[in-house]
Amino acid sequence: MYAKSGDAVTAMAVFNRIELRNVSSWNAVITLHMQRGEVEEALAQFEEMKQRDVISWNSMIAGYSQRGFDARALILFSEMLEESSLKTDKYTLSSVLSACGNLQELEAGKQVHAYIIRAEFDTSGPAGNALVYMYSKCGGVGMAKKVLEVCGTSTLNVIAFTALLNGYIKLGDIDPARQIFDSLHERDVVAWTAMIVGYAQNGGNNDATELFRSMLEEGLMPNSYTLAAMLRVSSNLASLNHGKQIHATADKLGEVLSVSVSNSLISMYARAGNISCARKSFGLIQRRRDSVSWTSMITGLAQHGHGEEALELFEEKLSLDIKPDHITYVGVLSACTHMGLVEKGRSYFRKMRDVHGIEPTSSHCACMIDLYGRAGLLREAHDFIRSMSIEPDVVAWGSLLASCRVHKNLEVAAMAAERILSIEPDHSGAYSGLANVYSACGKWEEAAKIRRSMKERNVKKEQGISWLQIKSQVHIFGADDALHPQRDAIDLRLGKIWVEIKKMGFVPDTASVLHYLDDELKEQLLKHHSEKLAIAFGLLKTPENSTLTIMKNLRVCNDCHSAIKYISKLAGREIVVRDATHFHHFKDGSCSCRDYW
DNA sequence: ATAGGGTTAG
Repeated sequence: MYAKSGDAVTAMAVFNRIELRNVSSWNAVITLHMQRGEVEEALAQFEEMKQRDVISWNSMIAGYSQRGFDARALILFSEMLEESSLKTDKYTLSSVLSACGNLQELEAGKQVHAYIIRAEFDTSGPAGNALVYMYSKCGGVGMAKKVLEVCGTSTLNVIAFTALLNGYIKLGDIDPARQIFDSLHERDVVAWTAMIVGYAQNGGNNDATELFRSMLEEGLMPNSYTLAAMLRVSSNLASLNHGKQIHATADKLGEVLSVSVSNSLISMYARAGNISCARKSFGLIQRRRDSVSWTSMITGLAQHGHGEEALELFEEKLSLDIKPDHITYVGVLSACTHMGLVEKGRSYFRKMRDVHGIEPTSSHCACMIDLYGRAGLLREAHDFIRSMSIEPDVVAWGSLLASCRVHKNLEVAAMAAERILSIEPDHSGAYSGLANVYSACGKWEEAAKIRRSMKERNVKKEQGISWLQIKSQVHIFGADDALHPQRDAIDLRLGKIWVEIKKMGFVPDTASVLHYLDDELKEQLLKHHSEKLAIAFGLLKTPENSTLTIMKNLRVCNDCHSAIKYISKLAGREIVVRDATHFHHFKDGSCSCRDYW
């Protein structure tokens, strides 16, 4: 009675006073321990029992699987099979199947399936649901559908359907997932959330947002999972407005202090350009911070050029004995890269493996190559890539290629480009990267040749675009965008700015133009880079003194970087530019990256 | 007295 009514303490107290315990009360106690996550205590009771029935075993196996000890669940199951006096039932098998699903053990799952068929178990109900779950989790969506045909959709519950829906999402097949979602009669929060996550992961940001709205309309309460997923959508869009709305919703529902929501808020604010709000969210969870909270904050700070603070935070994390993982180290290494801290970066790279036992991944290696390359140590970068313990990938060679442009090294550049193309023949970055090195070296002919062969092979270059959000409207600009309806006003403003900043000492960096043209034409091209258009437009349309935030898909060029510094001073405005990798905060004539990026 | 789905980081 006490166990059922949730009063675990009283239930245990009573249990301990019983001298002649029967199997049922033992079983109840095992379940109680499992519910409270006390796995070892449950096992101790289980081992102490002299007589164990099927339910005792089932409770242990189910409890293990529920608490994430799936491997232990399977081991216990095999021990159970050795006790010939016992017969497994549908509950045993469904727990075992879900453990197989969680462990992605397709083979073991198939064996259980075979057993179910041989023993002629009823697959309507728990066993059918569990089979669909197992196959969906193991990437066997086809088999899951077959099982579904046999056992019938009417007996399948929302849980199995959600697993199937997720199976499709994992394969990137969003449409069949949506079909399942639409066919569900009773959709609960979990099913809604799964679908929203599916969209958020596959670039369907608008679909996710729409779904979220209909969910609210139907009167369903989002929980911390849903909110975290929606904050991820805000991050994808890098939209502060969108993110603030979700934040407000979370506030209303009393979920802002849930760790997963806070973590998502930290990364959303960082990615949407507001690092101080990110700090606030991090501050609000103080002692409940988990490893992800720290990593999110460290990475956010590194992206915003606050490298020292990022490293201080990392040391604080270590001193609190919170283990860093491979993603934490990506943040740490990139913090070093963007401050040019070569020695520090090198020692952290060593520490990662020697102290924390984390094997370097391609991301870590790319960071190291970047670290050396940007600091002008092309030789070290090259040596590093040759000594890598894993096969260098496109990103690694890309980092090397990028540093060749700064250091005008044609030989290494050609080799790096070749390696990239041997891995990914249509990699546009390899072509443009190499062409850029040729241009930077003044070899216009060669550069043009590469651009031509790019065209012949129909390799599409990624177009640079910049965008900004004003109220709820997103304005997108391409380079030299003649199509914008307010183009004349933008041009006029840009013309004035150009004259003024030149008076202040700005010199257009014609070397940033990688085509063979005379200087005046080059200057025209530079003047109409997408981020400059976006900034001119932003200055026209937003209130004075407000911070202007611009997003860009590629990296900012040297000329724009220099021009924006002057513009921030001229207009007395803080300008934030998020490029492909980082945030630049321009204020009063200087940039937070200290011109190192 | 027994099963079960979905989050967050680069």
